[in-house]
Amino acid sequence: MDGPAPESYETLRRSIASQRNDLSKRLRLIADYALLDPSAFALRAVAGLAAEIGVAPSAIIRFAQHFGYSGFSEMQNVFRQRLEAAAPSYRDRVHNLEQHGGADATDDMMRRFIDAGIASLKDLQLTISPDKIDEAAGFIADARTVHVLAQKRTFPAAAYLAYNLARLEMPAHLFDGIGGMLEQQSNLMGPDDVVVAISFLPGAQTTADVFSLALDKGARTVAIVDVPRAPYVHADVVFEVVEASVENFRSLTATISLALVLAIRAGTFSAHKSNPQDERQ
Amino acid sequence: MDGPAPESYETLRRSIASQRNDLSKRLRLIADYALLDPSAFALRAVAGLAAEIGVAPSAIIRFAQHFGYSGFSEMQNVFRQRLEAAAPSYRDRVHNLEQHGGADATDDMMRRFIDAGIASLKDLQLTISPDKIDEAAGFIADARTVHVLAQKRTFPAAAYLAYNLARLEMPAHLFDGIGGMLEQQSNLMGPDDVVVAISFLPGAQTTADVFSLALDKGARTVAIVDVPRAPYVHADVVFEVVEASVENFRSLTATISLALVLAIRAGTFSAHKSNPQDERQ
DNA sequence: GTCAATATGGAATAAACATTCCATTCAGAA
DNA sequence: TTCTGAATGGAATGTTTATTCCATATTGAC
Repeated sequence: MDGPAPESYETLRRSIASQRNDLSKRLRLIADYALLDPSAFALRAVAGLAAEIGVAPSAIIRFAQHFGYSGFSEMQNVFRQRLEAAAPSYRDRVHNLEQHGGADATDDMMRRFIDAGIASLKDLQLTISPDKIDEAAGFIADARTVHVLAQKRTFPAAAYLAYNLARLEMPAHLFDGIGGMLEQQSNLMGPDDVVVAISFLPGAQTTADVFSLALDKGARTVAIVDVPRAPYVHADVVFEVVEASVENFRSLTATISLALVLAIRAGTFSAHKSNPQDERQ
Repeated sequence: MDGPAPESYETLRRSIASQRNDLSKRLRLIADYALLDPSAFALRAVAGLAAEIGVAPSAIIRFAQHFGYSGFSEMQNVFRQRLEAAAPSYRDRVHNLEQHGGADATDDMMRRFIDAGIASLKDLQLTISPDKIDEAAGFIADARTVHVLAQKRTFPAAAYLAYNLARLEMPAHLFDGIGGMLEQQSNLMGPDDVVVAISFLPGAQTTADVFSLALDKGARTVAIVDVPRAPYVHADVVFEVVEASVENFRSLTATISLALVLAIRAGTFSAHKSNPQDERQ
């Protein structure tokens, strides 16, 4: 029973289920197993599956061909789709935006950047845990001073965080390193302070140096990174943010939004602290 | 740096993250990709991964061996574990997300900011005309110097624009007004320059003052505002951007995205100008 | 029970793939 | 600069894995 081979997992699954009763004995064994444990079909090899199910390897190829595929490998790709969907891969979520890179009309580019920004925001919602935000916001609310630390492409996000903290009357200090004052500025950090660092690859060395210093001095530390790496992995709270990129320009929307939420949550906690009779609403 | 090879995905990930900085150049490329897109490591073959990352196939084997595995295949099994673990719960996870919407305060707030950001981006796409972007980008590409001007809440967007212009090798100058140097900085503006101002209500007076000066000096002017008003309405190009706000905190996502598109378009025009025989690809 | 059509297992083959090895390049020390 | 050891790319090799093919077994019709 041929016809075009199903291209999506759901279609394939329906097809297997509906034909099951018409299959030969061996093929039916295989069908049942495919419905029962699709992950095995996605990840294991023909020989292994055959042994598990108790059929000959060739039976598995016949099974795939029965549903219109050229062989097992082709069918396996459909099973793998399902796994990729379950653990969404960066390539799927974000990289695709870079695919048709040739078009360079302005409106097309704008559309792609906007899509990239939206993808980043949605990903932020899926991957960032509110508990972590609360933890970091708690540190910030209790801090004597909040030092915000970033260079180059992430600097705008740091400026935004510092601005909003200041607006909420929290003692924020933006490390700008202007005039080679970085070392003096570093000396301001103490154990009652919180240091928030934002660093995306390829990170600036000075950001890493100052952050390491903060760790040594026993300050509370919060890191926002794209890829976890030393010294940021040693922070008290580490946020991993995936920003979509188009033609090697990375968006900042997710990072900016995270900074804003952090500031506001910290502001809330801080207000509760100074007015203890306030209740959460 | 050997030792026993990690047997769980989480252990492996931590191990890669912490050793990342000590790896050689190629191995570090691979490490970043593994952290960014673990699904690819679970499903793809050595040759395909190598091509994607831009390294030799043997480098991937070396990467696996560096972390204590006998070869790539053994490491790949660890990445596959993660997919198997993620697959069954996928349906539940999506369901849960849709179910208890207003779970706790932080979660709810994050959702609202993300929705606000997405709304701003969609609005940007609807309201900003590509022709205006091209016009502004043309000015920027032709300028001797680009002065970027903003204060307070819009300053991060200005920093972002200046950073990206500089990255594209365009002469960008960020007005920071540090040390009361604003007046001296203002004198840098001339008729061959472009001034880009970003101002949202309630605008800073200094931004308006410097912008007026730019108009007087005959510089090309570009304004990004939320509400059109003097002196910005007299700019050569005026963009009106609507940022959604939540509880009086305005998002910056649309402005940031607009800044990025402006920079890249200007970069494109500038590149075409300096290499006239270049064709668009 | 015999025959024909179909299903099946397993060996043989082909393809894809991982791994090793070595010549060359690169980066750092003297 | 020259030297030395590490890093790298790419071709050669070996292994795993998919697929084909055919001899044999099974099923169902008569």
